[in-house]
Amino acid sequence: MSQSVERALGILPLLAKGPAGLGDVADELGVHKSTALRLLRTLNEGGFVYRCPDGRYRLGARLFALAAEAIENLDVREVARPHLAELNHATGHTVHLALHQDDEVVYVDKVDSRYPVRMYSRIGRPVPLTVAAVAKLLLADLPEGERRALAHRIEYPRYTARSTPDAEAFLRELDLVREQGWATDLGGHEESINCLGAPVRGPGGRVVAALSVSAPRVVVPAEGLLELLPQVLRTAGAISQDYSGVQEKETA
Amino acid sequence: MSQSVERALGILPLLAKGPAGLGDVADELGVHKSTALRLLRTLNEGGFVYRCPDGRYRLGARLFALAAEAIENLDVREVARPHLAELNHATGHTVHLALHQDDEVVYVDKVDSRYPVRMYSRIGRPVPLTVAAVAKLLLADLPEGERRALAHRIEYPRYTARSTPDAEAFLRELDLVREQGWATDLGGHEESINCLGAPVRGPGGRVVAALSVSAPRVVVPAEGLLELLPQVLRTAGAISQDYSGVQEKETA
DNA sequence: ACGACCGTTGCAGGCAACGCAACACACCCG
DNA sequence: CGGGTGTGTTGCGTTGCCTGCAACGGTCGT
Repeated sequence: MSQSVERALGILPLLAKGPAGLGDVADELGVHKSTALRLLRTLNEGGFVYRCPDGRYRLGARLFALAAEAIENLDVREVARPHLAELNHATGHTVHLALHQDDEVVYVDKVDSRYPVRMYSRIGRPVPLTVAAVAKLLLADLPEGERRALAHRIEYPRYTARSTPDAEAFLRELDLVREQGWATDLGGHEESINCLGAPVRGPGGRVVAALSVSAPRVVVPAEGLLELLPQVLRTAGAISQDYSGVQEKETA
Repeated sequence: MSQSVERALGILPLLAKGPAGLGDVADELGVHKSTALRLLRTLNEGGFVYRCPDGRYRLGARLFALAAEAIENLDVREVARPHLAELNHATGHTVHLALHQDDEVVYVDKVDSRYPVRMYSRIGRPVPLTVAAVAKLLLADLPEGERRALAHRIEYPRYTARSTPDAEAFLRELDLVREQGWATDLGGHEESINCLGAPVRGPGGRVVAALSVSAPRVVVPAEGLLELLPQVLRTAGAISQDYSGVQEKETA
């Protein structure tokens, strides 16, 4: 829609991969060096990119600040926080909270396991759509048409032998998840890790977020994890109730 | 430098504060609605802005993904990680790692306290420049001219009675910090919280990062925290050594 | 049913952003 | 020591992108 803005935004993913010089950026964008320079300057003035002492460019502090600020303003998160902590306290496992936006599902909060062996994840990181329990929960609640379209649009990487293989299998899985009201990921992303998740519902009954507990097989076998189901469902229900109740925090 | 990009970037901080409608954005930017619409559209196509079902705009998933990716690529962080964890394990307190960019200092990593009362902070969040121990450490190492300029450019909010009051006091404090090789924040940001920090030095001897231990007064009094100084210095030294040694991770 | 409000869509003019080319600078190698 | 190659930077003319306007089509309330 807007050429210069489009180009400027295209620079950011480039720099996210690592620092780059002016020439690299210009080549990658397919524009003249002077153009790239002007774009980088504007980004720099805004604090979105940072100029290394050696002249190369990196992503700037502003980006982190923005992401941090926005994440704090995601209201579900605040409501959920204490419940997640309690679930973590009761089970000892890693607890995640995730939201759905566009074609991505992202973790917006996390309480780490007490056990030494932890799952690798990070707030803000996109979740593997086709296998993660939280992703299934969020996508299962989409209206029929959108769900089908999305299922056929996305890719199905084979992380492990238990990963969801294709769109058909994924849609069947989503139907199951929607019906039973909870979801699992039994070694679908990493062979040795199991997850169990439940949906958080908003005022209209729609799924607005999802939470999950994750544990390595070496700590708890799959059957053991499933025994936590009542507890997980109870937590999700409690958050839903809290969230539906107080609807403050609207922009004035 | 580049008008449209500048305006587009200006939208992001607006949305970070909370969701906003098209009209709000246009007013705030001082442009026509149609202009704002086009900018928002480009941001949306890039995934930086997300359209709520109710038509309002929020920051998008892409931004979080970028921030997460960039933070992981900050090489000091990887080197420091195990040392921070060890320091946390030994002391039980919250440990932070911070970097300096432009006029900001940001936390790039954190290991939470084992105690129930935790300090409020978040990765990516800008640090109060005038009081935080890590900020003093990073700014104290700037070349004389830059340091003076910055000291006079920034503001001096009175968070508490112990906050640094003005540029003169701040510069004196920085001299002291540089000389002694460590820094404190004794209730300068929040009355009840004390911090103790030390610098991480790169190959050239310049300060490239800073770490700190933070504890509420109710858990450990200031004197008790200061007893940890040898341990904190040792940790910072170890990270410096590791970091100076292996200088890999350069972009090919 | 009506009005008020918000988001959206062509259109035409003006200026901002583009590419070009020349410059400044550091570095390497003969 | 000097030419050559690789940076990043600046000034300038032109074009085409972006802008603001005004009119249209929704969706609420009342």
